[in-house]
Amino acid sequence: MSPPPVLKVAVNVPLSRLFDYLPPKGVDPARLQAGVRVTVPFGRQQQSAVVMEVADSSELPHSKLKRALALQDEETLLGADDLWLIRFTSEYYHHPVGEVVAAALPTLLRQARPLIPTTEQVVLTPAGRNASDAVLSRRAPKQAELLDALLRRGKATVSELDERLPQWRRSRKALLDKGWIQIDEIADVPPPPGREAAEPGPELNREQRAVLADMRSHADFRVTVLDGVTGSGKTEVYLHRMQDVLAQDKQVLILVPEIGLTPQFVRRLRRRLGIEPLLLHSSLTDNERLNAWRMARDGSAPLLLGTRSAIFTPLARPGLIVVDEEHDSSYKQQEGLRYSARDLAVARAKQLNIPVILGSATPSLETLQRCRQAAYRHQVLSQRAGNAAPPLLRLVDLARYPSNDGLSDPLLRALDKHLGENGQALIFLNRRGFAPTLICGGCGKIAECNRCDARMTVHAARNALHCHHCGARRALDASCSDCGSACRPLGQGTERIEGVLAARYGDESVTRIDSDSTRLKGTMDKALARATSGDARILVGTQMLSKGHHFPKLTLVGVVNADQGLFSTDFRGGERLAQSLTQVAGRAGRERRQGEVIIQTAFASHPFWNRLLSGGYADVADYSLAEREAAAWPPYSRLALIRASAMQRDHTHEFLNAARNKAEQLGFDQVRLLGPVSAPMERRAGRYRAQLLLQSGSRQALHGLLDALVLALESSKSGRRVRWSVDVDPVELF
DNA sequence: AGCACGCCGACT
DNA sequence: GTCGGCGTGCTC
Repeated sequence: MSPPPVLKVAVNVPLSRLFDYLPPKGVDPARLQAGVRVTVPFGRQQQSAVVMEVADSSELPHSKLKRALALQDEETLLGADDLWLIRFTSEYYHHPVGEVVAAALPTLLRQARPLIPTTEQVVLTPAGRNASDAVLSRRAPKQAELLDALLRRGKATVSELDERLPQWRRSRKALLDKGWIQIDEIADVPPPPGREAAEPGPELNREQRAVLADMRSHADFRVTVLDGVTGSGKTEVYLHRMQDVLAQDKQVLILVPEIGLTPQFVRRLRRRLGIEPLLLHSSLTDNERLNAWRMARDGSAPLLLGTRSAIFTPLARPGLIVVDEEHDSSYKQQEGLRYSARDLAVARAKQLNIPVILGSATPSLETLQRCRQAAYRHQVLSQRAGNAAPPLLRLVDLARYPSNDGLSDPLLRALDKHLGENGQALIFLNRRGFAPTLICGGCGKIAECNRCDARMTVHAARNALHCHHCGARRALDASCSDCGSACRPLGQGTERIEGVLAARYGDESVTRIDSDSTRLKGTMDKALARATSGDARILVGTQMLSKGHHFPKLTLVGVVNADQGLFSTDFRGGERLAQSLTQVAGRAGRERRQGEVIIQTAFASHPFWNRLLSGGYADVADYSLAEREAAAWPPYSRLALIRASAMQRDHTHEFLNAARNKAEQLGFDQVRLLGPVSAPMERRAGRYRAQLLLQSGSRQALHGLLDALVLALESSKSGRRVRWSVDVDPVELF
């Protein structure tokens, strides 16, 4: 007899290795496959775990192996390609495989629940059907009511009853005891999305047709970068490509930065493809999420639209992956498993041998560099639909035109003009709140957060100070706690700008859209409706406004202060600033009228402006790439960051120094070690933060070092006192 | 992570 | 006396 197989299992613990188990008792070995879930004894507890591999033998002595307790699934939850993606993610990001599995599964599947959600159904028995409710109606009217409710269809689910007869549970036991009803477990599964007639779209222009033809010529893996200015019709090209793939009965997975911001896109997909896109995002309920995941996995949903985490969704018949706004930083998860959904999309498409489209008006430098290396196919869409003219960009030098309450005369004059001509304006400012600083008029003391190395932001409507880094709040004090003089807000936030504009143009004209003003459910939709219809003549908002929306009447964009990004310590500062300005500028003038963009800056002679104004994003990107190459920053080198935080400052440095020593011992001389250094904002939410940067021209060397280093750190003593994590390809350097 | 074990300080 | 603080070890 052959020895029993060994199950190599991923458990949801922060340990990078797999654990070996013997098969559960009495289970047919044919049912033991990679991708099923098992319940295993783990330490003193029980855990639900996923079988990653079924092996002939273990490296551990047989006596050390425990037996799995139960097999949870009849069929594999995760196929070979899904397991490949999990393994790849775990290895590339040096993150415990069990935690990657957890990220890839919906909560309910993580909790050992069945793949098909069930609900209870109350069914009338033959005895119940014949029961005379004349007797009941006098003695037990509530029971009679329930019987009546059931009589029509003979059955009802608990949620239906909850809705119709909220008190029905009180009569449940009595009727069960009489044998008049019974309770069945039934599958609780919504119908898969149906198909309806698709509406035709506008005719493609020559440029779009050429790009589409090129994509169609290549059905296998290829990365196409759709680099097109706002309004150039990128989406139309996606839609045609999606139609092709759907017509071949394959599935399309679309990733977007934030789903809340894309109702227009969802409607367009539905209309143009004739299929309801299945949404995958964080605000679904557990059951909704499980159902969406299941329908993707079994192929009953052809069209999936999701945020970052949707990249892990299994697909029965994958045909195409689209990453919209690929430059957007929300594709990078910023805690825990710090993966980039865009990069994983490319890896997954390669593994599946299907095409992937990366779309953006402002592609990331990483992506542009891959185009230069001819690893990605670069397709530029340069014409705006209907030959609309690109917006006119203009700088206002704040050294020449001082601003009053944040708005310079030239910007105010432009506002007067555009509003006078019945246009709509967007005032963009990446700062929530009333003012970023509260300063004492006497001694100059600035209100700071107690738990962070940061200033508190003034929120006038709440008469409070907020810390935007840890969420701390306290009452706004009118006078200084040190000297008793009056305090005053310094600088501008969206709330203050809104007030200034309302005073000048009337309350009715101004609508603010930022995460404060749209916190309540439904307020965002309302504000967007006012913005889209043009009822809101002036929009004031943050980054939130620059993503994905189309405001047909918008003719003027004013950027209140663009200077924060100009002298950023982060090497990505310039790229980010150019992206966010180009994106917000793209909102202006998409129909017949030419848009105007006014950017206020105190550093008008900074060379960045000349590049952006004369050459646009492409020129800034070229220049930035040359800079990166000279400095050997990404994409011309690879980075990884070891971050640590602790309640005591010394602990982080001790840990990172130990990590550095260990790394030096390992002797990878192609990897540079920088630090440890304290994070730019060292204290945040009461914790001290520091980091060690690893840089290398060689991916192999960097990953070789990380493999060994992470293994050593997992069992190091100093690692117990700190929270630490590895960030491969970090986008935020602090 | 989550749990147990073990060794020292301030309490009913 | 013992309750509980967290340092350490371990999970197939």
